[in-house]
Amino acid sequence: MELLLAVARLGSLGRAARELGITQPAASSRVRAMEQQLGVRLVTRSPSGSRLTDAGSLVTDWARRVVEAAEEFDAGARALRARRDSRLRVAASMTIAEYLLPGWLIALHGQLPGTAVSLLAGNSAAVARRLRDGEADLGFVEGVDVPGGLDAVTVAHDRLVVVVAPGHPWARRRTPVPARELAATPLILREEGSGTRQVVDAALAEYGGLAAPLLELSSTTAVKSAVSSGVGPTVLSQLAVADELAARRMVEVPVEGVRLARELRAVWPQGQRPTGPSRNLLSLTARD
Amino acid sequence: MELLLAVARLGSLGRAARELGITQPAASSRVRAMEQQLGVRLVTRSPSGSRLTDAGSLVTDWARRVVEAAEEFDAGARALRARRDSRLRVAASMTIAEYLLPGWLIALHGQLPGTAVSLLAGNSAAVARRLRDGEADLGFVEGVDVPGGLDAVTVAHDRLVVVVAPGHPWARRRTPVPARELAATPLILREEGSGTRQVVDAALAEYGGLAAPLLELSSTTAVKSAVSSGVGPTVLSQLAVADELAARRMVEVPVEGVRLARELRAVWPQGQRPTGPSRNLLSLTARD
DNA sequence: ATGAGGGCATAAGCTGGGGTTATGAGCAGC
DNA sequence: GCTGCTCATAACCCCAGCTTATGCCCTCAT
Repeated sequence: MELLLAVARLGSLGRAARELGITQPAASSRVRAMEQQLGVRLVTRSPSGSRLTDAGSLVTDWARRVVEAAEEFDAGARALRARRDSRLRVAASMTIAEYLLPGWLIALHGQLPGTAVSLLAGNSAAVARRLRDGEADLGFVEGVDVPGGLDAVTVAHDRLVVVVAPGHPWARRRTPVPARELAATPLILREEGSGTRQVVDAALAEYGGLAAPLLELSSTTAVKSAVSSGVGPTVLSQLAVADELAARRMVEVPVEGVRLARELRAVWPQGQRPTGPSRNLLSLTARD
Repeated sequence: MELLLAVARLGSLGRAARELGITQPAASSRVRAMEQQLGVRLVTRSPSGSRLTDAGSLVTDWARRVVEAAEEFDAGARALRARRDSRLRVAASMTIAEYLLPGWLIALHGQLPGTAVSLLAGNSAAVARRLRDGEADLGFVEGVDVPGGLDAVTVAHDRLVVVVAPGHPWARRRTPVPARELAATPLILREEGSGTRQVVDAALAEYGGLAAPLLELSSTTAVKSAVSSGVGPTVLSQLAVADELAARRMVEVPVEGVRLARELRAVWPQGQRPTGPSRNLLSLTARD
């Protein structure tokens, strides 16, 4: 797939091969193999180079999504690996580590290639402790308030959104669901202790908190698939459902009378303004 | 990665191995190899099964995104391959083929496993011709009007959105950009002939149409990367920038006084209501 | 308490996918 | 017409990753 992207970008099998560190015949045979599997010509070869066919650009676009996901995986993996002797030690809470950090690491690598970054993932308290103990240089936390002893800057606003399957009655609502009704409705939820669930519960406190859950599941994935199959509504981070919303596999339900938001913040020990690589990473993220 | 997901789901290396059609030692060694590369334990083994560690679930979450992208790739690829002798022949325009169809095909496969689906991608005119010639059973087109001789149902509304890099002045605007100002601003655009560009140009016709482009590029990817690096604003399908918006790598700019929307429609020859697999696919998509 | 069964690890051996080098043919442009 | 780029084909080679076979450990039911 990377090869396909490289061919699209460079306009020649040989050049693409060189970029990937393989030889031209290897590239040629890979592309041929893929064409054979698909039964479709992907590139038009000519003595002056190769261009994608229509089918080829469609396949390449699909491939691009895979490659991008793989690059994020890789960036994250590298950071997990580089435990010791890394120049930048980052501690991050789960949502950020999962959805945002890989992208930031890729961007950072663009600015400072060769900088070893290490990642520790944990909850906000753990992140704060690491920073205070000098075990991390920069932290990222999600939540309503900043842990004590740390300076912070907001890098993003994470909205929690109420989502349902497209067939669910709420999907057709034009008027927002009142907070009271949301509080009274049994939802599909993560198990007690999940950060998202706590935020929702707190936000709905004045309406009596969350109703008894319709279903309690142990992973975000499980929640999503239950929602998709129409079991009921849930509340999830906008980051977790962006894809589903874009493709209308799920529908966002507007809610009234409650702020389901939480700040995503970069944090560091009080007074110690980030310098060096921390500063670079921060400048990639701080945007508001 | 699939193995990791299977382990997470099934709670045992052996069971996961069986699901993937490999033997238990193979699974064991794969996981071990990955752990070695990352320098982190991913699963805690016990005589009663295996569970993911914290790092393991983080890695698994990253992996899930890769696997999902790969599954969409695969679904699309299979449809390209199954040219002849397929029970359902779909013709779709590019945006739909690229972003939505793979997901639909996966869902359809869930309902009707073993149904061979073939895909022809082209512009709206080509889709219409295929349907009229009986070369396709169901079509999907994007655009403002329905090609003649076809019945249609809207399956989604594709908003075109104005996006800029987070550092761009427009990213901080609180007030919408007036249509007149948008029309007067040089944008980064695809080359003449792109569907998106035509829609924008038409929508801004009453304000004199688009200004001379700031930059003309040949692929959506190229446009996106130019925007990200702050060159200027562009207009793209919401589907193309959902990820970037969610991660705030780009920012949507509200616009006033112009409807930048187009319908995504399923179409079929007039009077011939879809039946069989077409009907299944349609019911997966028709949602408004 | 004791066997049966499921879980995982280790070891040895084989296979083929995917690479390499070497070479040739076609076309563009100085 | 030569030079330099393109891509294709052929012959060879290697090792990553599988399988089979085995053993140990723990749990649970008899």
